[in-house]
Amino acid sequence: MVEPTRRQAIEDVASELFRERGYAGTSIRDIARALAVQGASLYAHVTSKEDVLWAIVDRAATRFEAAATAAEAAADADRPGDPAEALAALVRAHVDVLTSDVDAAGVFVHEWRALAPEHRQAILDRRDAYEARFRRRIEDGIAVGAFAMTDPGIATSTLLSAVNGVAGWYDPNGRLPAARVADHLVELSIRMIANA
Amino acid sequence: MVEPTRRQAIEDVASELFRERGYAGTSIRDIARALAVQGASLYAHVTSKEDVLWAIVDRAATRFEAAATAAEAAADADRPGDPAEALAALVRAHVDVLTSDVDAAGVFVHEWRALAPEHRQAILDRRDAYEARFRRRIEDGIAVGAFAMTDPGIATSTLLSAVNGVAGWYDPNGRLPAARVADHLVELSIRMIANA
DNA sequence: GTACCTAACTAGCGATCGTTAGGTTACCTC
DNA sequence: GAGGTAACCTAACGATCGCTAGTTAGGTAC
Repeated sequence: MVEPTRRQAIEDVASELFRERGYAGTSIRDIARALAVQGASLYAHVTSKEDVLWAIVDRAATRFEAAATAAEAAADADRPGDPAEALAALVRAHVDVLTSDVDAAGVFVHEWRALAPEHRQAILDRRDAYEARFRRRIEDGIAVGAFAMTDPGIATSTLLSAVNGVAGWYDPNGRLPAARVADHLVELSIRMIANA
Repeated sequence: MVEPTRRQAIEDVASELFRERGYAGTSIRDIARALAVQGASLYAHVTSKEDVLWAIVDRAATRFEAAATAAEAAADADRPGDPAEALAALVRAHVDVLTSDVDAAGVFVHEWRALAPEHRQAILDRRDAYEARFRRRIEDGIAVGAFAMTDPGIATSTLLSAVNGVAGWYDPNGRLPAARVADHLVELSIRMIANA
C-alpha cells in the first residue's frame, strides 16, 4: 500500500509513533526521521504538530461514528427490536474499525488528552455521543429482559474498555484474522451483560 | 492525609500529573510547581525523572501482586477447586488496589512504556506473570465446565482491559464507593466468561 | 559554639523542542 | 525552454528540557 499523498504518509508514521511513544514523547524530528527527511521539511505539508494529532483523531472518530451508524441501521432493518443483535452489531463495527487501523485507533483511544482544549472538548462530546449509542442499546436490553439488571453506565464503560483493549494486542500479521477477533469480542461482550 | 516524607509527596504529585498528562508530557518543573518549589530542588530527593516513574510503577506492581497472592490464598482455603470463586477474588483484589490509588494504578497501566529499557522489561515480565494468574484460573474453569469454551488468552486480555477501565472513570469522591464498584466489576467479569 | 542535616535556593550547562525563513532541486505542462 | 509546483534543504530563532554545581537558611546534637 503506497500513500497517495505526502500528507497521508506523515499521518501514518505519526500514528505509529504516537501510539508507541505517545504524542508528547514523539518529536517532529522523530516523525521526519522515519520518513528520511529533515524535521523542518514537514512544515510544507503540516501547519503544526497538534494539527497532525487532530487529523488522526478526527478521522478515527469519524470512522467509528460512520461504522456505528451503518451497523445500527443494518441491525434495525434486519431484526428490529432486538437489543442483543443491535449491540452485537455495534461491537463488531467497533472492532472492525479498530483492527483496520490499530495505530490510528490506538491514538484515538489514548492520546485525545494531548489535544488542544477546543479539539479536546470536541472529541469528548463526540465520544459521549458515541458511548450513548451503546448505553441506549444496553438500557433497551435491560428493559425487555434480554440483559441482566446492571448499572448501564458502568456496563457501557466496562464493555468499551474491554473492546478497546484489542488495540493493545492486535497484530495485523498475527495468527488471528480480524474477523475472528471480532467474533470473540462480540461473544465476550454480549455474555458480559446477558441474562444468564 | 499528610505525606510522611518529602520523597513520598513528590511521588504522589508525580502520580497525579503523569496520569493526567503522561510521563513525557510532564516536566520536572511541573512537578516542582505543584509542590511550590523550584525544579532543581527536587534533585535533593530524587536521582532522576525516570527514577520517580519507576518508583511509582514498581510500588503499584508490588501492590497488585501482593493483593493477588492474598486473594488466591483466601479463595483456595475457603472454596478450593472453585475457579469462579478464585477468579472473582482476583478481580476484586485487582479493583481494590486500583481504587485505593487511582493515580498510581493509572500510571502503572498506561505509562510503563516510558520506562528505561531494563525497567520496562522487568515490568513486562511481572505483568506477564500477573496475567498468567488470571489465565490459569480461566483455563481451570473451562476444564471443569464452569466457564464457556473461549480462547483463554483473549479472554484474559479482555477481562483485564475491562477491569483496568475503572482507572479511567473511578472518582474517590463520586457516588459509588469503591466496594460497590468492585461488586459490579466482579459481576461483569464472571458473567463475561461464565457458561450460560 | 561547632558540626551536621534537611530542604530549599540561584545560576546555568548542553541538548532538544516546535517552528520560521529563505533557498535549491527535480519534474510536469504548455 | 519558460513557468509552475511539490518536496526538500540548511540555518537558526526563542523556549523549554533534564540535570549539575555551589550556596544559604534553619533546626538538632554534641
